[in-house]
Amino acid sequence: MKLSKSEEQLMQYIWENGQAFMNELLEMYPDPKPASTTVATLLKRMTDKGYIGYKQLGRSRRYYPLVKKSDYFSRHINNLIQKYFDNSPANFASFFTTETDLTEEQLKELQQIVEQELKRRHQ
Amino acid sequence: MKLSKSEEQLMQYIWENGQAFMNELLEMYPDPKPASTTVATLLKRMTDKGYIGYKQLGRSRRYYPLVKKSDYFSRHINNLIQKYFDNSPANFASFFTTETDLTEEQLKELQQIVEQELKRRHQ
DNA sequence: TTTTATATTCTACATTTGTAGAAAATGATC
DNA sequence: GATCATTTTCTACAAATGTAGAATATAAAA
Repeated sequence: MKLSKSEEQLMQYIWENGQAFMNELLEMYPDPKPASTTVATLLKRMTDKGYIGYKQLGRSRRYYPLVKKSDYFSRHINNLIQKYFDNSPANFASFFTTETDLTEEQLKELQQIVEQELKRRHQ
Repeated sequence: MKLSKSEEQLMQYIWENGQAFMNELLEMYPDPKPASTTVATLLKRMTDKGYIGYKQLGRSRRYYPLVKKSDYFSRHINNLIQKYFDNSPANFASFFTTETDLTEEQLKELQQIVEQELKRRHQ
């Protein structure tokens, strides 16, 4: 079962930290912060959905991700590519390169990355 | 206001065609097709949200997109980058390059694209 | 050990979404 | 003009979502 929008948002915070207590997570929200029970509800739902686990420590729980961000994202992006680019990563790349606001710096970086990857495959 | 999942799906069909009548859209669904009223509901909601318009022709309407796919997608992808890659397209690119199933062919294509874009910026 | 602070769960409720039947509208056909 | 076919709108409803108060549990502090 998928994470909802706001669960995903919270998940980000957990990924960022690797682990976190509820109150720490609450901290991370920009003002106006949600009610703590709201976060608690989300945490419970996310636990039920199997995206996070926790270790009970004293009176509270330290939550941690059960799903790697890269895995979650990977599913996500492949969906996206499928949906918007007729399942062609190349189409996507093309779009990506021209339509996002990459600086020249970043383009060069990307060039490096591609080269690297090509090299990697040849050894 | 954003399109929901199933509205987005329908939007794809409309983008693909440039324009379409309700019954044509219904056709495009794989079996089991939804009830025609379901599609009709979606079309109405999408119209209300301002994503599509229509031209009345005889007893029915020819719907067409009011939002370009590339624009819609652009917003989408920039969101994604922001959410998952700390607002760094380069991070994203890196991930993209290594984690999607690009063939060597496609990687080279991407290389071309980047090069092209760099060149373009220098003239 | 009583009180307090806070985390967790329960309950609640409005909104959005997916889905579609019932009803209405209206052009097409006989 | 009456009937038919089909589109569109209305109405409906269950499920998911965003949000949070009330109630409960329990560790920490006094």
